[in-house]
Amino acid sequence: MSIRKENKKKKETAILESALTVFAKKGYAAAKISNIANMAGVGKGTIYEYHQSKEELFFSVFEWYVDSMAGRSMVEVSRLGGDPSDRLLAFMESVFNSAYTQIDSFSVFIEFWAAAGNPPTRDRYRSTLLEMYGTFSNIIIRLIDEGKQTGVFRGDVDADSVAAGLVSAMDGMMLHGWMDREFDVCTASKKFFTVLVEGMRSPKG
Amino acid sequence: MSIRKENKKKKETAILESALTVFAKKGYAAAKISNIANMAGVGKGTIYEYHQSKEELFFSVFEWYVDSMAGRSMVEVSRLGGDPSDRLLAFMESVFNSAYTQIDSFSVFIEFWAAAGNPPTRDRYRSTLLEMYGTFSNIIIRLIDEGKQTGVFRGDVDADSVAAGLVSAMDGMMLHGWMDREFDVCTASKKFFTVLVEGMRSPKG
DNA sequence: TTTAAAATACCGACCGGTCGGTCAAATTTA
DNA sequence: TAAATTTGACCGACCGGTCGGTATTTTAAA
Repeated sequence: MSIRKENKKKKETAILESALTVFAKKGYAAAKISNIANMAGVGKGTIYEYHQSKEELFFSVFEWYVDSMAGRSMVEVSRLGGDPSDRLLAFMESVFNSAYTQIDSFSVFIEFWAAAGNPPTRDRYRSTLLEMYGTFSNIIIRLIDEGKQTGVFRGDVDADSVAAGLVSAMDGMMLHGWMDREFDVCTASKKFFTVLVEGMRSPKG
Repeated sequence: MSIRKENKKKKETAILESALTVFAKKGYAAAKISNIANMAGVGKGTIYEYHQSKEELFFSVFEWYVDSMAGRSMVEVSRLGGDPSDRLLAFMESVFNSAYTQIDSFSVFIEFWAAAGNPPTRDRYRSTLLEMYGTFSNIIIRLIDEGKQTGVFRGDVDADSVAAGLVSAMDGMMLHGWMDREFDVCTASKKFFTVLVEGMRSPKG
């Protein structure tokens, strides 16, 4: 690879990393392009060689952040064993912990939600988020269905609702953990998820 | 009451209502004071007779919004009957539905979360939110403890964790319902909460 | 009761700081 | 040297907040 291409890659990454940090620390509105450029060690104009606008930069940062998070946890999940209830719990725990390692950057999620509410960016942001939730939801639904077939879970459990609830609960727990660093949200969420899984279990077992 | 005082009260309310609408629709940053003033039918300067700054206005709006919501659901809860598991479910449902009637304004919550992440407003906003969550959490904890004493719930249930999870799940479900209006989040959350309560129930019952 | 003065409430044109985005010049690479 | 890349000074749209002036109500005086 040419020196040029290599430098571009490095700068690309440096910009995304700095942007993530600054957006997370200051919030979208208060994050200045010049801050990001300084932290990345490039000139302000260079940012615009890589990203059309502040808006686009933020969107790219979010995708990059989510991908890196998802990538990490998906790898772990593929090695899970045990019955569906164990796998479901392990999956939840894995995703949660993976997300929690980056809790300092969680506020970009919040900013992204906010952007999903405001006219100019709404549709695009919303569909990105819904797609993301859908991915997680589907994994959970598959596990629950499997559990129902195996007889581990009751047949009257509504997989869709429980999956939606679990994904939502993850969001909420992350939010709480982010707001209150004293609170041991990893332990709490594990216990919470355990109780929930217990609630789906067949009585006969 | 004098004419002046009456007018002030009316304007006060008009400003809060308009501000809630505009903040919810456009988001904090894009909401212009002039928009709010126009919608409220007052001059821009008048806003500053009632609120120190845009920031203060937003904070007041949030408190006002939460109070009206809490007031509504708390009243209903006091009339609940049945065993603790029924009451817990009814409480969750009541709070959720009460919040859901104002789903269009939910984005002010998101903006508030965002503000709880950014330096200038962080501490104040965070403690307001934690206080709010504490209130709900305590009600849930009390119900669970009661259930444990009555024997309806298992003794090994960690009330704190479950309460935190329930409050978080409510946030998350609201968020999902807000993002995806197609999704029947009220039904889903009811089912989800039911499964969770099932998971706490004593097996002997 | 009438009138005048004081107090209060309201208004919106205007100001000044901010920051996303541009572009001509400088620098680096080939 | 030419092409590609980087840079940061500069521009100007934007908007929160101010303030001098007006309107309205209340109070006091006559």
